[in-house]
Amino acid sequence: MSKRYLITSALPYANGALHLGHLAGAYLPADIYVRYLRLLGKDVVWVCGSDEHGAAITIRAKKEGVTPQEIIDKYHELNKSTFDRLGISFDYYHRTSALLHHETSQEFFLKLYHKGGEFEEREVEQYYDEDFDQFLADRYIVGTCPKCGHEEAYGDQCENCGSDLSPIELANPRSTLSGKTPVLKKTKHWYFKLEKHEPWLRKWIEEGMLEGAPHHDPRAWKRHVVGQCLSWLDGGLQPRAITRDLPWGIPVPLPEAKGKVLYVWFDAPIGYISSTRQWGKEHGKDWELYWKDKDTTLIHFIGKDNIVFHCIVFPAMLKAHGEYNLPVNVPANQFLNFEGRKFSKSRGWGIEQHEYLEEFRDFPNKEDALRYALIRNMPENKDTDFKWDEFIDFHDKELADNLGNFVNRVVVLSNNYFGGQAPQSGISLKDALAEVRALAQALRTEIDSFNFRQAVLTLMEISSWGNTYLQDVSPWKLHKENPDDPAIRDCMYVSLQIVALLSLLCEPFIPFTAPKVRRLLGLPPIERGVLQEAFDKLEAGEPLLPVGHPIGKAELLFAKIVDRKDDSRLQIVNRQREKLQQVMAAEQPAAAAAPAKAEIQYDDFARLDLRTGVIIAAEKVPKADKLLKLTVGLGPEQRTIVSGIAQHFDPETLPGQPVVVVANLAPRKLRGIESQGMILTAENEKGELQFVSAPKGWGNGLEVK
RNA sequence: GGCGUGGUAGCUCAGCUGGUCAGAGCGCAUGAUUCAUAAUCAUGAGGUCGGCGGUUCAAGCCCGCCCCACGCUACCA
Repeated sequence: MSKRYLITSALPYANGALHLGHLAGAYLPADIYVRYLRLLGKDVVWVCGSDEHGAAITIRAKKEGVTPQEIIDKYHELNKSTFDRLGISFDYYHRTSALLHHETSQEFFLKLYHKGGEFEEREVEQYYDEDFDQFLADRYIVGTCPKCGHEEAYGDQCENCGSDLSPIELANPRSTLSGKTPVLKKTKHWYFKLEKHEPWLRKWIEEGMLEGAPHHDPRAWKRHVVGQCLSWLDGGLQPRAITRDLPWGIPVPLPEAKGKVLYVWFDAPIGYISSTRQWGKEHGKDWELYWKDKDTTLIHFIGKDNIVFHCIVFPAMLKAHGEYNLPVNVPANQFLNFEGRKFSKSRGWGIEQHEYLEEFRDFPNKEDALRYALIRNMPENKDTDFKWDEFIDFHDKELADNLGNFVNRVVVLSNNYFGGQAPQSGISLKDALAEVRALAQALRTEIDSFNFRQAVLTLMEISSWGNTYLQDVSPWKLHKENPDDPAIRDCMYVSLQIVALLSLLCEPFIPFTAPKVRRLLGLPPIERGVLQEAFDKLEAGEPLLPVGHPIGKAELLFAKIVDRKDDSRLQIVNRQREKLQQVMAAEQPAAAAAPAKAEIQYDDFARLDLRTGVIIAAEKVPKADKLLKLTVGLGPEQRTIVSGIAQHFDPETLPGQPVVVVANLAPRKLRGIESQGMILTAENEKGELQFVSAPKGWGNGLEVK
């Protein structure tokens, strides 16, 4: 058993709010795990924080006419307080703009730099803005995409066609700072030689071996995590740039690196370290024990988009540094979808965490209702779907009908029969609670192996066991026969023990409800280590709630959503469903006016030679999913045109299809076939294509103007 | 096309290194019950474990091929 634990959750990027998928992916599971460890009295620290560097933040600031600092302050505060309100119980929520983080990152960089062999320097040509006197990050350059002609393509990527670009490829490059044409200048950057770490990384991930000794059980890692890592390793690792020419970020601590900062991906994971340092500073603890001591277990909670980073890149950095522990597990979750689609802020699909809290402000137990629904559907091994229907079912049928109702029955019966005291009983708890103990034990194992969905079901099994038990004994029947029947006292005594156990076991999952159950039972608030004590008592056959212990008055834990006497809660949920209806309704009229391209002159248009044509033959291009090789008749002439429409049309149906062709487009080879033109199509909002053409039989090779 | 992960009862999903692994929850049907939030409990309904081959005494679980979904990636002149 490990002496102490260090848990991390992915640092949220401080330029936006987080939605329910984020919560279910990296924060809620970690919260369950950490709360559970605390209940067991383990020495555990859970760190997180805002990731506040990177070009995206400066660009956003520029667009909104504010400083980057204002952006990160806004979202740091928003995310931090939202987490807090949802009961996400970080030990420390730091931020990477903090001085301590800058120092930590620079120290880390220098350690690798002075060690030698980890970095390489490369001279590259990069665009430079002479007005602003600085090199331009890829994102600071826009220009015409060489692939699709989109005029607002970024230096690293064209958002129109999705191509990955290098700034050098752009036609008409412009600086987003000055708007002027940048000049190419030489600049130097440092690269982390990731590839040299490949051999040990493979052994570490595949076999769990590190430096010849067992480090972790590779079978305990999720399959998709190992799979993706090995896939990456098979693809061969490349050196990764770790510096940028940017004014926003952590300065590279070398005299020759003026104006350069650490690339955000390098400094962000070090944020875990600096967050721990800051925590140690404020709590008088030695942070290094948590990162460097062999008896510390390090676990990263992340979403699947971060797998490679946390399983390959960051471990390589830590190993290169030499003093740090490597993660024992990286239980990455897959993605949560929302009512059948991906979360999409721009399309209004989904709900953000702070929005939920706002919309559900009048919903009792809103935090636990949400947490429970997310846990039950947590994307542990594959993408899952959040649905309001299920939200209602989980809440009403499991939290209210099963758990809440059981607690209520026990409290009410205790009050009715014994005046609100735990009754006298000589029953052997060891025997009576044998099955409950086994379930509790199973729950432990499930949390230990990061199976939170199963764990919460096991929790429900315990209260379900209690319901069945009550039904079997039926103390209300016995009471009619003989109110002094000792079986009644035994039954209620045992039931009270189960509720007491539930008050602890449920805390990691529904921490807002647990204290209420404690109060109902007249038990003290939950403290670190109480679950371990409870387990010990159970093993010894001792009560968690002794004879004569005063019980509080009954109170409902969960007010059902579907309730014939009060539909206020249902209305709150229904408003969310209506919102989705509206979003879908708004999509129908395809309203979106085409995003206007820049104005052109008639001459620009006249340079196009557009012709009518007809498809004579069509076949799939081998080894390409999207490409069709078309033979198109343009009057007397025949052309070969390769077009990316294979996913929209069956080649067999195409011969005879009239089309319009850009006839004077420069030829280009695609998958080894020369394409001599381009077919025009129109795409609707669903992404479906239709050909643009004159009516069938109108004629081929005719000019279109 | 390459790589990764999935394809198990109407729905949502568990099934670890092959032999009580054919399961859970919801839904459905019938019955019991009233302490409780129209809650609870019992019983049942038979899914060829994506398809086809193969290895094995024995295969959802191993191998090969194929189909489908999702993700990453290449190709949408």
